[in-house]
Amino acid sequence: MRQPTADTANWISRFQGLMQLDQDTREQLLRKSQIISAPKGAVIFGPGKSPENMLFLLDGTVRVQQVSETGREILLYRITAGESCVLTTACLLAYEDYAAEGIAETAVRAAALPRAIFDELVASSPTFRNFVFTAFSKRITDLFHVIDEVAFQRIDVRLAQGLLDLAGQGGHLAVTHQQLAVDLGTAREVISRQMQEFQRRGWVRLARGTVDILDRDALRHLSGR
Amino acid sequence: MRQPTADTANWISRFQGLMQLDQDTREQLLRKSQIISAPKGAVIFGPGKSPENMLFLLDGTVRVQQVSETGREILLYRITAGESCVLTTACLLAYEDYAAEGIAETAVRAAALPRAIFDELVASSPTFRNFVFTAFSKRITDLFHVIDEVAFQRIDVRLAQGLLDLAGQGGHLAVTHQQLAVDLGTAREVISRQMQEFQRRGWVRLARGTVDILDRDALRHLSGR
DNA sequence: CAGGCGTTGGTGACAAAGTCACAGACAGTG
DNA sequence: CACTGTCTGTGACTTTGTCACCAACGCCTG
Repeated sequence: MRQPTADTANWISRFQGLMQLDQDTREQLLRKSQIISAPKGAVIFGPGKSPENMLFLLDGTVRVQQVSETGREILLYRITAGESCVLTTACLLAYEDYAAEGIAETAVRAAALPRAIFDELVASSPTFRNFVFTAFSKRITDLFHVIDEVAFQRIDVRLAQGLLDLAGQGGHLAVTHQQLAVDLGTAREVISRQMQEFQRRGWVRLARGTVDILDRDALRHLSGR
Repeated sequence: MRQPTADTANWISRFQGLMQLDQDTREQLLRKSQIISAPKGAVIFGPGKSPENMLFLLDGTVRVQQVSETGREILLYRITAGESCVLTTACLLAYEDYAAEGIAETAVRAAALPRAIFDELVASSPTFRNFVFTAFSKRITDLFHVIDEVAFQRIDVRLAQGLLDLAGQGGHLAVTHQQLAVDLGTAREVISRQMQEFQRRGWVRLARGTVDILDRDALRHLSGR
């Protein structure tokens, strides 16, 4: 278990790209931002609920997903502790009506920076500017990656990747087939069948609402990385 | 036919978001940028060829597409005259190794602004900053849209949309099935079969390397917009 | 504890889309 | 004309998505 409340007063040090900020900008950032919390499942932003703040995530993860007209969903990317929410912030500068939403996947804490201050800092600090564009960059390459996978990758490969991503170090997952299906933007039945195939091969053990990974190497091999 | 060389000296006026720039910034922009041209088919940027400039497209269109590991391709978005190339510029600030490439779909002319000046203007001009973030915003919502379509939309619907997009005002297209397939990120055979179906219904007339649209309304109806 | 209910997962039949291998048709060129 | 490369058509097959169910499980409540 990690310490969720460690060193809130100096949260900036958790962000790689912000370490080199000059003293002035650091103070601005600390003084003008506010620490907020949200419980698991909270909607951080979504259609009709635009974020008035740029968020720097301190603890937990936020899933950013899209709901299509047909009601189906797909995971666009996750924001994890130590990352920020630039993309969404910038998005909402112009187009209020897009269909993505951010949901707290765990309980989360974040530093919230009002949009006006964000703008000021982008203007005044080259380091902050660089941080922002780098964060953009990462998200956008992530999106490119998603497009590539959805368009061209086989579902078994993507599922193996997804399982490994979610598992992290541990070998036990508490997810339903439906949740996995949304992550990959496919149908629940497809996941169920693939999981059965994985189980048949002895790679995982299935139970209601959980998955145990038995053969990580096999999954990694299939996933191609 | 439009005038490709109209009013180069004051190209800024072609960009909606730049109209409100103050005199100082306009002069910077005009003085520090350079008008460049490229023939049809030229690779504007790509793996191992990062753009050192931000481009403001004056004439022509650039297609930005991704090449997957498996060699298949998909269109991410098009840049048309009056739009800029921010996303790519910013992307390459950080991640040099992404697999997208920009190709001149027609002969193009653009104003090229060195990255350093870009950075200066973002810092000094609120209007320019707004322009940049708005352009980002548009691209990103475009990408969201692509993901949604690839993941959830039927191929016949997407093909109808693609044909209408490409056709613009005219009813005659000079494209091969292969090109259409790349646009949608699918296989050539799939396009061929769908096109035959469209022809069978009397919506299009096919010939080697060309498509004539006969029933725009039918396509629009299928495409759902 | 029994009964009811929502959630989760399993199944079969079928439709849509992608893959593979190959053939024919066309346009340009020597 | 013959040759060549490009473009399109086709059939067989696999993979993925869709639809309509059903069964098992956990939980709540009377």
